[in-house]
Amino acid sequence: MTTARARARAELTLEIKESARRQIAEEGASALSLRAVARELGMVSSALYRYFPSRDALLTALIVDAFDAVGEVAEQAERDTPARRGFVARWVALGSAVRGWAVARPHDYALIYGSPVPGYAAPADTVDPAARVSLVALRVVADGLAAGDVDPGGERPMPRATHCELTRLRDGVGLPIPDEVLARTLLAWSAVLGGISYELFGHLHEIVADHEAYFGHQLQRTALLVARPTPP
Amino acid sequence: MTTARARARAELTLEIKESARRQIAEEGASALSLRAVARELGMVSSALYRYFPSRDALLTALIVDAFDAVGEVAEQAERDTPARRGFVARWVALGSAVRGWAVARPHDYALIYGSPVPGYAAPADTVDPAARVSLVALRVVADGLAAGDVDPGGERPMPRATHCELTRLRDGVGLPIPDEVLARTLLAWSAVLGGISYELFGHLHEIVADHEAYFGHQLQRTALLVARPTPP
DNA sequence: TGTACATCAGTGAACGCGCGTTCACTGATGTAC
DNA sequence: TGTACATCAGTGAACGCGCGTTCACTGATGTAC
Repeated sequence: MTTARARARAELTLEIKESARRQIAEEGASALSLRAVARELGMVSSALYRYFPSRDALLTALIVDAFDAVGEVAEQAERDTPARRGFVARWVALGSAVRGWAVARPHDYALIYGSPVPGYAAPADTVDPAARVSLVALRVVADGLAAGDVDPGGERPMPRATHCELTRLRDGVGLPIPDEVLARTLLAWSAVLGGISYELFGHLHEIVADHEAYFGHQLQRTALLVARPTPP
Repeated sequence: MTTARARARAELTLEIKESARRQIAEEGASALSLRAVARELGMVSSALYRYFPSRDALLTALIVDAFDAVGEVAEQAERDTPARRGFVARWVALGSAVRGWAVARPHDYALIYGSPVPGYAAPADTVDPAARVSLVALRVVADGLAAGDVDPGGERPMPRATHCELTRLRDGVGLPIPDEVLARTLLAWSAVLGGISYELFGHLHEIVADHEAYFGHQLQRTALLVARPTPP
């Protein structure tokens, strides 16, 4: 029931986004130019307005795609490493998968985890796709808790405000993860993304050469931040 | 011995950088425009070339200034919280100081810790100022080790490449911090900066409202990652 | 199956804008004797 | 202290460039009868 016209439209929409991604990879998000995209596709710049109503709309589409792509990668890792493999293995699989994606598409990573594109305000459509990847992390922890792989203890005093926010988060995602574990998980996940950003944005340039080995080692440590301590 | 001309030059150089910083704060680093700076100062755009040979040179100056500013803030915190206050207090003071600076000057933070400015390659002049703040963190840890506040143990197997890199780092900074502690320190510091980036770049937008409380709590946790465990 | 009409993709010119950088110049500030 | 010259800050015009977006248009593709 899809007409030739509809198929052509879908295809060209993809090509436009691909070209835009290529451009972002070369010059950065703020340099994304509709005219350059049109040029690459051999069209006239005004033709793009049949596909995206503005430059910002195209940027939003790219951001949503990037969030979806990393979310997909994370969910794939979750499926490929089932709960019986244990919490640490799953967390490491998740972190490696996300880093793998980020290293393969650094500009998509920068688009969603780098500094915000100036003059661009992310619309509400980006919220749900943005949450996918963190949801996977939380599910992995919840499974680990259920299996007894995750350390539920070590409770520390916590500001009331933080406690309220964690409660809201827990209710929002519907996973029974206590404050203490939630806080440790968020810290560990910040360290994972912080490590990826550090690598991709060049801050480890002078220190680390074998990023894969370094990240793998540190990722293990983040897992142990959350996991139940193993008896020596 | 400074002539009126030299004083005027120094002053205008500062004004140019200030105006540029203001502009970056409004539109982002990639939108920094010499013409707009000149306009704000009531000069003709070509006049700026008496002060900076190119747009990139101005950007480099801003980056060096930002690194120096955060380095200064970190060193101030180090001085204000002497070693006798203990490792955890010093680490927390350092982290809070850096976050305080970042929150006060988010665009300077983004300039140095955000995604790189497209088309701009940081010259070698930025390397030394960039290292200042991490050096403070390492000194605080080294002092903590000497005082017995820092946990030297818990050694974990580590890739050979990572071991070599840590050795090089240790020799470079000249502080006797063993591999295990160095790795924990870098992880903790990644988490600190990751947390700041998370906050400033809007990824905690939907979750955390009281950033100060949340960050403070998590900062404490990063300190304990490095510190010697206290007997319960 | 064929025709009349509606839909839509893509064109090309134009609008008004801003950018970094160069260059020959004027006139003020500094320096050496 | 005064003069001649060198240095340097700032001017204004120009170069060549790219940008997002609008608009009236042509001609192909789809749809309803």
